Amino acid sequence: MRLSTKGQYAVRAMLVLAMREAEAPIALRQISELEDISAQYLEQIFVDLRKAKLVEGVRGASGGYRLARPAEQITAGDILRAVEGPIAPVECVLHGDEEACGRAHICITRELWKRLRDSMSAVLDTTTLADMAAGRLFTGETREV
Amino acid sequence: MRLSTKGQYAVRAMLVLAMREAEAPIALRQISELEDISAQYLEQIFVDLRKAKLVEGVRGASGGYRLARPAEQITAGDILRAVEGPIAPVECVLHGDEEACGRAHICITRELWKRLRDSMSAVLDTTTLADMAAGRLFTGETREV
DNA sequence: CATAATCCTGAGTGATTTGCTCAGAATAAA
DNA sequence: TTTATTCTGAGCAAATCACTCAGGATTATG
Repeated sequence: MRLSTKGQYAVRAMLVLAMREAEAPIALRQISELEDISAQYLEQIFVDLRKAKLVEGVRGASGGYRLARPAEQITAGDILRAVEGPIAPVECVLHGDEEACGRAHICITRELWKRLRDSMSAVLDTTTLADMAAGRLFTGETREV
Repeated sequence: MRLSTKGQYAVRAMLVLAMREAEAPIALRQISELEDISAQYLEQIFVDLRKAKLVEGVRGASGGYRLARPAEQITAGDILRAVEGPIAPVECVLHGDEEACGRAHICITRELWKRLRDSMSAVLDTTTLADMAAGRLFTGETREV
């Protein structure tokens, strides 16, 4: 029931971008040094982030990455889904309400996993990069849904 | 961010015991057939459940397993912790409030993981086997804390 | 224009975890 | 005494994780 390092790194990297928003793009190398994460591993992570349209890459010398939209509009859930896939504790509660389990009609536990999934989403989808950058998590005033 | 099959199987197996509580012990073989889970794998899982004092084994012919305490007093969290270890999305929020991360004092994301952990625990620790067996998850009347 | 700094792409790899199986001893009811 | 069960410990193939390696594409800067 652990998040991979990929997911953790992704959030930390995005936070670096969020804290320097609106300035020039930040090179991956800088993020790597600031957060002490392998640059080559970070590159892989940014592939996913870019595909999910959460960041934009700027090529060439003095290029780098910047957020594709304001930090207020990017949640932890967006980031984790981009690099780790759907947020679901078990496969059978992956898609909206449909599943491929076979025993779903008799499966009592499925309701538990749905609840778990929903409570996880509730936290991740209401916490934005802006919330984190502003230290708003410590006071409890995160965005409402 | 997925639960292992071990965790899922454990909850399902415990639910079988919960639904037949107070009768004779149930053989692992029966659980295996009812839930379509490999008997040998189940044996491994019951090692953990027994160590955590959630079930009692009764040896010999016509032996089996039974819950070590009433189904009202066993939560999904108890079961998952028994077979999967602590419920924590990342290592750095494992122990009560102490950690071994090094960068914890400067780590903004840690607060997010704490929130995530707490929301997961909130669901898992308030859902008992009795709740599930009674279908109480569908109506919303689970145990309060 | 040349060069250097960056993003971008795709493949490869050792270690760990997962999801089991296999073999057999210990115990107790029938 | 036989048979049904729990219990114990080892082993193993496949998948996943957490990276590394090698090199091409693009563009600012000197």
